[in-house]
Amino acid sequence: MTSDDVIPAPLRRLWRLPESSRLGRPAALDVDRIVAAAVEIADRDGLGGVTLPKVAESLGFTGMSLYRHVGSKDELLTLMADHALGAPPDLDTDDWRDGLREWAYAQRAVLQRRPWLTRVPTSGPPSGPHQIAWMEVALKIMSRTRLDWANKVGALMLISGYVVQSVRQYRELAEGRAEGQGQADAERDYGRAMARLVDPARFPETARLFSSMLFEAPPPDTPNTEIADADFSLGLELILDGVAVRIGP
Amino acid sequence: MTSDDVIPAPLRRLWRLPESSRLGRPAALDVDRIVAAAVEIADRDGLGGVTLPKVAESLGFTGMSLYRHVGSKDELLTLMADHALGAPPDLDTDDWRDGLREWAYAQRAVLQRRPWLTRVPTSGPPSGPHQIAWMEVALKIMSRTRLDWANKVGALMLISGYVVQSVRQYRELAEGRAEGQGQADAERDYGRAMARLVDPARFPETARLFSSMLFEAPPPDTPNTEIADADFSLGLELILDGVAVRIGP
DNA sequence: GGACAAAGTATCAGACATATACTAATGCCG
DNA sequence: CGGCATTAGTATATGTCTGATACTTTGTCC
Repeated sequence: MTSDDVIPAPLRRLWRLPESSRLGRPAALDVDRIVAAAVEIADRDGLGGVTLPKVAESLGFTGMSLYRHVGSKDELLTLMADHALGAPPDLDTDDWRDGLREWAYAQRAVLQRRPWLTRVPTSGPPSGPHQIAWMEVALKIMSRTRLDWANKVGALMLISGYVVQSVRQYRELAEGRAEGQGQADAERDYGRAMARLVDPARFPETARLFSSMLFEAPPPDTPNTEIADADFSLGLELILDGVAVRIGP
Repeated sequence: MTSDDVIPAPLRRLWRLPESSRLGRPAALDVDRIVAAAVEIADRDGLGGVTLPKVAESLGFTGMSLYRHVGSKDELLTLMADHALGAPPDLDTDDWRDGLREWAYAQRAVLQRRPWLTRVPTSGPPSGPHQIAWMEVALKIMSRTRLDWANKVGALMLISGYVVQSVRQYRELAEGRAEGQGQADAERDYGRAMARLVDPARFPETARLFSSMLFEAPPPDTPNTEIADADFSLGLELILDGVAVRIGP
């Protein structure tokens, strides 16, 4: 008789709280199967391929059937995001910096495997069980520091946002020049086009940036992933430096 | 006879490169008017209110007419984003830290005025004239530092991403409990619901976080904007600390 | 003045989210 | 053992959207 009643329906579904009644026709469908099917489609066809008719069809039902289990398409996306995120790794490190770094890399690995996750329109702060589980890991990593809650949450959201942004950016560049031989070439094409548009008189610094991108290309035998890793690491360590300043000795 | 030809059409439109030919029927419509009308609608009704038919109607044309000037709806969104961002402020500071801080706050002000900007699906790295102009300002601010390009761009993207994320988060929380007396209350509602769901046995740290959110509420006479400003400043200064480490003395 | 080329329009197809009203299946109570 | 309340899934329909295609209009240039 805990007052679960006050918990809104979308949250109840997100946390898979059991639906009380056992009356009426039993359900052949449930939230889990719907979400799993939707995620499978997203993995295959991207987020754009996920529509209620297609998800239902892949399960052998009509489009409307989903509305018995999922309030709306937006809610389905939220459910998918939490499901696809999955459980966090167990990170038991004494060193907060190593811990947060591993946490970030783990999150990055998930997003790289499911790029569509970076495009799910986030609605509100973390609220799904997996999101909370990841949050818990990060908070535990920081638990020995003297940071207050605001700083912990701030750091955590900052890292998380950075990971999403950087994975998305990388994917977009890579997809931009579709099949164009990976990211390095796409970056060159981008630089070339921009170098034509950016007038050095109006945008001196930016113009120098773009020409440096064209001329100071990395050695051609460097694998794309190494470039991306280096860029990612750069920003991440910058954030961690910032956290370190806050934590002190 | 510069080879503008190689610049793809979407970029030509984004930079308003003049269309060469003067043959045929003269255009009553142009990219600028379309984009301005679309932005006006977005300002009024949000991003969801922007559809090609509605934009065209507001100009007294049929929906299909827009396709003569804008390749697709996605492209229109890109055009809108750059237009709505507007020109950056002139920030002439010797101190890079003050400069970047002002830059971030200026960007935040723009996004707060047009929250839909935080939800435009970004496609690719900055490429519009206004985006480049903002970039130029940030690069100029950092020009006296000894940072290399990768670090400058990294810092700049990091700050920019942080601003977007934090404005969006704030707006979502505020809208979440619609008309519910602003952000502070919404945050309380969120905390209350989560406190019920987060099992202290499985998520000890997170549970403590949520209960602290409920009990350590800020003094009730604190204006919402002050809380938001404090949160924003926290993350921003953290990033700037990280940049400072990179720059050195 | 007439051919031409581009602008704007009309019509159309294919999807999609979602409301409403309907049919079907099941457990419970009598 | 039967029927009813209750819930699951379905059928149908509406309004909307993006974008394709083909047509009409309106200027310019020879």
